[in-house]
Amino acid sequence: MTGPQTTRRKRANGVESRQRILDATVEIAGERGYDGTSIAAVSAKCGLPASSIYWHFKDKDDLIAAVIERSFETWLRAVELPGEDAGTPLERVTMMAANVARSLVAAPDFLRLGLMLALERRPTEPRGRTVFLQVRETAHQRIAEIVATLFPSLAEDVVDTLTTYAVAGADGLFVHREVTGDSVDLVALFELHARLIHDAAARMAAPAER
Amino acid sequence: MTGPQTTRRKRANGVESRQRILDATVEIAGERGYDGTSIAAVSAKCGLPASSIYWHFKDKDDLIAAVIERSFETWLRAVELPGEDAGTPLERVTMMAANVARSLVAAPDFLRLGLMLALERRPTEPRGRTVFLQVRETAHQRIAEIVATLFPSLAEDVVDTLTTYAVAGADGLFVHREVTGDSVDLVALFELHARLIHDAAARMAAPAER
Amino acid sequence: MTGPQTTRRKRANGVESRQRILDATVEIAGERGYDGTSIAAVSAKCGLPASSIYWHFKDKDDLIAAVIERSFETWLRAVELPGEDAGTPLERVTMMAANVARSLVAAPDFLRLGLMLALERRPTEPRGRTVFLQVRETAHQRIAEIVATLFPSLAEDVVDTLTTYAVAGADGLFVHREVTGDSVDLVALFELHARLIHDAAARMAAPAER
Amino acid sequence: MTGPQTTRRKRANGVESRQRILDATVEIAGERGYDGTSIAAVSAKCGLPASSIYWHFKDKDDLIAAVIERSFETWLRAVELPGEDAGTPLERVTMMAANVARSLVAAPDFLRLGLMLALERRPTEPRGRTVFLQVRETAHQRIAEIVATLFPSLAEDVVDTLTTYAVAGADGLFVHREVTGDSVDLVALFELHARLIHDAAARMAAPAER
DNA sequence: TATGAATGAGACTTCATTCAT
DNA sequence: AATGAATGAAGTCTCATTCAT
Repeated sequence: MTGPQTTRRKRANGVESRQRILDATVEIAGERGYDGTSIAAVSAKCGLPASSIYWHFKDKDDLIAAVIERSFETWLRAVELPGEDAGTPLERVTMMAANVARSLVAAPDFLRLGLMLALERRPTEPRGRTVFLQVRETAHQRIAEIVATLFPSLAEDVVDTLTTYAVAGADGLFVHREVTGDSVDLVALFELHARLIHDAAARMAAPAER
Repeated sequence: MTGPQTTRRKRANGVESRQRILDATVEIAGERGYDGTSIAAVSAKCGLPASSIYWHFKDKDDLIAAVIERSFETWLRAVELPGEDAGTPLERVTMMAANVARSLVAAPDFLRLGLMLALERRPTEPRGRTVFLQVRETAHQRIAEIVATLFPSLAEDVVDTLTTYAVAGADGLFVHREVTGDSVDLVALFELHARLIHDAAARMAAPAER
Repeated sequence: MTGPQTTRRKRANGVESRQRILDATVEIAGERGYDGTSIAAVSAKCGLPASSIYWHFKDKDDLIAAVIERSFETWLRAVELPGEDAGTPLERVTMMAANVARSLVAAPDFLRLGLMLALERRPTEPRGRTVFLQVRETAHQRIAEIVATLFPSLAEDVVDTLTTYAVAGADGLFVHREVTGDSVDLVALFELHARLIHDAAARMAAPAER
Repeated sequence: MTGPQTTRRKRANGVESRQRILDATVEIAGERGYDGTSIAAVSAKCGLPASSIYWHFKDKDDLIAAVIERSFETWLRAVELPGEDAGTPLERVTMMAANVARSLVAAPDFLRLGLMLALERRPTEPRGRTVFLQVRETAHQRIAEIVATLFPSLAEDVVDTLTTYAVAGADGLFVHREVTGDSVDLVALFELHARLIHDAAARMAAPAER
């Protein structure tokens, strides 16, 4: 497919080549998923021959996993850590949600590809899927801690349920935006999401008020 | 065992063959997505040769679209329509949510495959994706009508936002269950989801109470 | 490919069905040759299912042969037999050539498909090819007789060479028109062809004139 | 026999592989035409797996086009350019015709395959067909120039008609030989062809002589 | 007189991967 | 650090043909 007619040259530069391959892969895999991502397509997009991809990555699975890892790091950098204690719980929760929403708009690859991998069930689970699920489990715990801090009187299983609900809602809203298009105001939806959860938590934390 | 009338026909039963093909496809496509579904795998699972599949369906795209359509109908039948006016808005909303949750547990193929298709972006959009998005748009409007009926004082755009939020949350919770496993109590999560939305709607509908 | 969705009915009418199949086949085979003519394509063009084609014709080979035979008869009818003794040899020869040219423009299928078959060399020779070559051999002899009649003093092998030359030239000019398009004036070219042959024959018949 | 240096390499010799593929293809396509040429057959004949063929050629169309191009070059080399000014126009024309005839006997692939492609009309025109027709158009103009040089008083459209007639006659005679077999003396027929055209041109060039 | 359904073989093409250089 | 060339397996789809009805 690449054929013998291609005659590109480049100074050997391992790091840059690796980046180019990952850039190409994230774009394709984010649109087509695991099976839809062919080495030939990556090769065509990054300009390096397929055999060079195998010099940098053991196999396709390794490549996809590397993409997941790198796009996670990219996304992490896009999440600005909020000022530690900025006012009321509602304000803090809303700000965090807006933060996450903005980061997902800026760096959607991680979640996009991750969700595609997560939904698939193949005989031998891709390493990228495992990585994604682990990262997301870590995130779950981090969020649960924050919730527990903000609402100390909540029982552990309630915190867990609310956290699950928070993450699932974020996923759903993200998918909605991916499917519907850029016109969706993800920040506003995430703020609404945060407010609803906050109110529920507040009510659950202080049942006496009723 | 099946008796002597089973005369090894093997010949000519179009309707049954079509069903067998669709059964096999829904199982594979629901796990592996569009690209991961190979005609050979479908053939192996349903027992008919690949060429017979092409007698019943124009091409792979047509097959996947047919699967989406049939699994949607299956799912629709699984959603029991609730008693028309059963008590308070909260009760009605909660019951509906539980209903949908139960239907998704019983017939998850439609949403599962649909979401996989929805997340993919391929050069030529599969017809199944289009069908899924259309069906879901219809559902969105149906839900919006219900919300508007239950909370007549809500502005139209608020109803729309809440509906979007409701659907997205449902998607996210469904994905959570698909990824995490059968141990997730989808009905409980959907009831929580319904309650949060209801409370938000109630508050927005009567801002004076503040 | 035709699929179960096709629901056409027709009063059973063997003769008409046969004609429709042949009509469709001549069109496709005349454009695509033996290998390029698929039963499915014929079926699509004539509206009858593939299995019906096999009711009328033993196999593909039989179908193509039937097409050759029928298109030959059609062509024969298109060649108006010229008035027996119309003037000088040049006039007669020119008129005959113009006749043939006109018939080839009106009914090109026979020669078109025939030449395609003739050029191909397949392990088991199609019956249609054999038929074509036989018909053309007969034509060769008929023409040779005419030449011998018009120029009685020519040696037999000279007559044969001239006849070969006449037929080959006709083939070449026909191909030229098929390739170049309808703008080519085949009649004029055939008349030129006839004149050149006539002059050559006349000179050979009377070498004394030199 | 070939000596011990033949170390069963089997590895990496792009140029030679390409030649082997083209050799195999020209043989098959020259006998069976476009549709009759299967990649599997080429693979079997050249010893390389089908996938290797696709490394050297984008697709079947590309392969056939390459065959046309190469066989044209081969044929061009087989046409010995005649001594510039060898005697009378008749002698020169006859010599050129004999030359071409000999080249067509020695390297018939170009015209053989080209004519097969030219006669076919498929929805998407093969590139090889385009190439063939272009080459042949160039040849037409080259021949027209020669005719115009030899008979300067001929009108341009007459030169064009005679050239068309010359080429078409050559095609027809070539086809005759291909169909009839090696016993046909193509050189003699081409010389006859040349003489007839020469005489016609001479007469047209000097109408006063009449 | 037809045809719906089926089928094994084979079409073109792409796949992930390897390996000598 | 890279790549040209190769390859077996698998991909989607079409082929000519059959057969029970």
